[in-house]
Amino acid sequence: MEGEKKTKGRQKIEIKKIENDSERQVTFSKRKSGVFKKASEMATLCSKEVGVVVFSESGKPFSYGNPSIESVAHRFIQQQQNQNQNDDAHFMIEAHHQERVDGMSRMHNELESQLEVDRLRSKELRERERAKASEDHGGPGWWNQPIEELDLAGLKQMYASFERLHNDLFSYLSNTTSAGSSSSGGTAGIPSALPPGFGYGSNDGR
Amino acid sequence: MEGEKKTKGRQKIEIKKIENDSERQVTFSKRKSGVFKKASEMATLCSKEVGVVVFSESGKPFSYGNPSIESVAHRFIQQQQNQNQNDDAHFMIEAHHQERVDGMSRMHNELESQLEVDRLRSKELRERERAKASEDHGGPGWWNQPIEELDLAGLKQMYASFERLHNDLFSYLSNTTSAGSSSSGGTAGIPSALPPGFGYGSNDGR
DNA sequence: AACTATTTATAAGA
DNA sequence: TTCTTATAAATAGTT
Repeated sequence: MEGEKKTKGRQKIEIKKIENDSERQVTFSKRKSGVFKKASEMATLCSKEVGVVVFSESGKPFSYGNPSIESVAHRFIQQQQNQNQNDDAHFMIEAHHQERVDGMSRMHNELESQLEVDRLRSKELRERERAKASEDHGGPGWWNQPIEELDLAGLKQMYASFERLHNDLFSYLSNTTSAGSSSSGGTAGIPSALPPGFGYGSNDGR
Repeated sequence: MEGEKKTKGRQKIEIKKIENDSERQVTFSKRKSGVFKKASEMATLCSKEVGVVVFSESGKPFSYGNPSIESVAHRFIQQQQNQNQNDDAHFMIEAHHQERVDGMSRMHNELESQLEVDRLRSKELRERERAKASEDHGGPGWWNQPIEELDLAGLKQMYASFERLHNDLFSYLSNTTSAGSSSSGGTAGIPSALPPGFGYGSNDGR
């Protein structure tokens, strides 16, 4: 008879963990494809960098990335670490928190004479607080490691920060007359799980 | 008449870059939400680690992560690094077209001893190092070089500079900082116009 | 892996 | 940006 329906069709499901192993496995596979496809379409439609990573039950990573998952991941990591780009100088100072005192260097002189040190100084107060937090952290990360113990990962992180700092200082010096607007991307969402003192905004995915 | 339809409803579109700016912006926003939602559902349904990062036109990062974008990103990065630990060591050198190497600064020595530079240095690289050791000294400072051409020598110079900066600023700040104060003013900041030759997009307005 | 019946996402328009 | 609506697309349950 015509009324006979071959299947129940798509059923509404509650969004909660699927307990049945095989069923969950199937759903994971299907939806992984779906997410990757959506990400892919978005990258094409909007020409944006997009990266998706999911870990399977066994811990195997699956990823989609445009232009590549690595590029997106690294860019993101770098941005994370440079979230406080404007305060990078302080960040280095405080976070690294060395006790040595040296003489004035060329860089310093440049900063002092051209960088409106006063403004720098005022921001310092805030930075100092953040830095204090990272003292207690103790986790990995070049910002709270003695130079002697920096590993490769830390070096890379450090490089990223330096690069950013370089950019900022250079442009600042060569453009002292500007209407500061900056304020880097205040990411819509990034729960803070990184080093204390590097708080970011918080999001939820929705 | 009843036949009048209020809208055309969803129309099929070709998956290719949307040229119209505002339209692309709207689609980006809508689809970003869609992808995040899908990712979120998948994480819930399958209890997996999921991370999504997209960069907006302005370079602003948006992310969704379960349990957090950082955990997913770092886990992924770590896997990537473990996957090819050897190449990992070459990061900076490779990334910047290892042209020259030079021996200077304390940092270099530390790098050399701490980072098993020996392993990094291939025979050819070692030769160049000696051949150009002197030349590097008088060459252009790292701050004048395009990032693409920064090599280990440049990195060492850079590190030395930053270390001095670090020390100087720390010293300076130690003498001029008290405590207290706070502020919530916008990140008045260092403008980020890119310095010549430093092709590293960080700015973008918003 | 394929197949539907449905649910869900979303292009257009307001 | 948010809502509405018609339709395209994704997918739960089945084979």
